[in-house]
Amino acid sequence: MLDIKILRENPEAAKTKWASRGLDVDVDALLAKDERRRQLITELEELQRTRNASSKEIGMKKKAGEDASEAMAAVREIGEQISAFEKEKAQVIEDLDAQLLSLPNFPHESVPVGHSEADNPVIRTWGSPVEMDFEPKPHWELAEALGIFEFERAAAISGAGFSCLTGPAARLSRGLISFMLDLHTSEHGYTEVAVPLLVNDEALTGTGQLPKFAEELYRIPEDDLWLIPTAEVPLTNLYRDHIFDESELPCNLTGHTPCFRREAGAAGKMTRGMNRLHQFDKVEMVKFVQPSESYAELEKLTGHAEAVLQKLGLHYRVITLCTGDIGFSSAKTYDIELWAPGQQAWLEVSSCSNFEDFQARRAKIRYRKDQGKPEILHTLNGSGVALPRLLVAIMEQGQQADGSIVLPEILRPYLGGMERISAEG
RNA sequence: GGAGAGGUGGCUGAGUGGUCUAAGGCACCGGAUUGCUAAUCCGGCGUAGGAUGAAUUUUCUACCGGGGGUUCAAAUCCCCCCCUCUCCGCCA
Repeated sequence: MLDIKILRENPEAAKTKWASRGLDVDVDALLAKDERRRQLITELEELQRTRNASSKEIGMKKKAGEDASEAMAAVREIGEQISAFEKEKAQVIEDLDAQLLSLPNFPHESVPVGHSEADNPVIRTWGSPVEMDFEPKPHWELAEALGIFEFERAAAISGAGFSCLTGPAARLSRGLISFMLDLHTSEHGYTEVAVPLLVNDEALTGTGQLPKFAEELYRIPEDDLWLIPTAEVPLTNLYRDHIFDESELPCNLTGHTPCFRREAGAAGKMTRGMNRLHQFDKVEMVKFVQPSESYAELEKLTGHAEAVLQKLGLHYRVITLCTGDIGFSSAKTYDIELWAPGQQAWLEVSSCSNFEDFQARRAKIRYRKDQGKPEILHTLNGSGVALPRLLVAIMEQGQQADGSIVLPEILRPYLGGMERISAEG
């Protein structure tokens, strides 16, 4: 949510920033509504002040045994006016909030202007494609030959878009989760947290998934709960309504959860294999930081996600999302993409974003400097990283001519010494 | 799921319709004092919003788990919901 004061001070700048995201916002209508809101507050408070004073007088008169029926009638009338004003005020605030909650964040000035993902610049590439003297296969062909995926069985119990890993693939997935969490906690300064997977409306509103993206979420109507689409939601909302002391920042959290996404708008993009699933595992990193530090922290956060891939020896690249492609809540986002040689495609495995105060204002996450007033802080998060596509890249980049897969050396302690996945077992 | 108890400021805790303008204590901040590592005294000390202003100004309003209601007036009375604790039931 944007601060209405910013709109008030510089409506033209706001229009320009939203326009860079391809959005035409009627800022003047918002400001008119805000003007009405403040007018109502002023009038309402004046009435309340009068009522408070009169009621106090009635109390004193009654105590003194005097007749107060005239004053009581007068105050009753004020009370009716107050009710009317309160009704209108509630309506205006509801309208205004609904509109403000549906408006995306402003892109940071360093974000390149563009219309679509085609305009996202690559800012660096790490490693190089593995030399192969054979035609690399996509992971689903490798998996079939190795007998380590059971997609048909997953479909039978849950439908399309669900995966089932068996034997070495399941072990590899579990080992990767442990490896990533260990790396973030022991070398990058994060605290591991195990969080709920079902959350309420308020949590999803805080991080920006609601009210706009309800159709992307799985919902449990009986209990008014939703399955989380990412650990960002519970991790960030852990500190909803919290005021940090300056000395507690930056606060870095990491956690592994399954993520549940309906992928409602992506029907045509449901490709084979594990590129896109309704349920997948992910290790997430979340940061609460002072506003002055948030862009430096974004670079660190991105580095922490990259460290995972570097230690695994995987070829990847980092791109900056342009103004037309950046997410709703984000002010700046780097995507990290792994090379999948069997598909000749780059697969997004991490999205690292600085939300500035957008989420923190919604979720009322603040910090206190010295003895001063609480101020809204900045939140960031990034995948560190998503499991299925990581698995895909390990398989496709590690594949051998005989169809076996050589696993990254650093994972071996997590895999009971397993060095490769082969048909012989 | 059933029965009972409870939810008040950073913490503790009083308050059962009208100076509640939420007591007291702890913690914290500022000052004073005593030379002894701490005590004493004085003052300050919540959040959000509106108006005002040169201002770290002045002032008003709201907030006692959340939402509704009764009343001239609600922390206080009534209704619904949420959460915590104890016991019972069920259960990995």
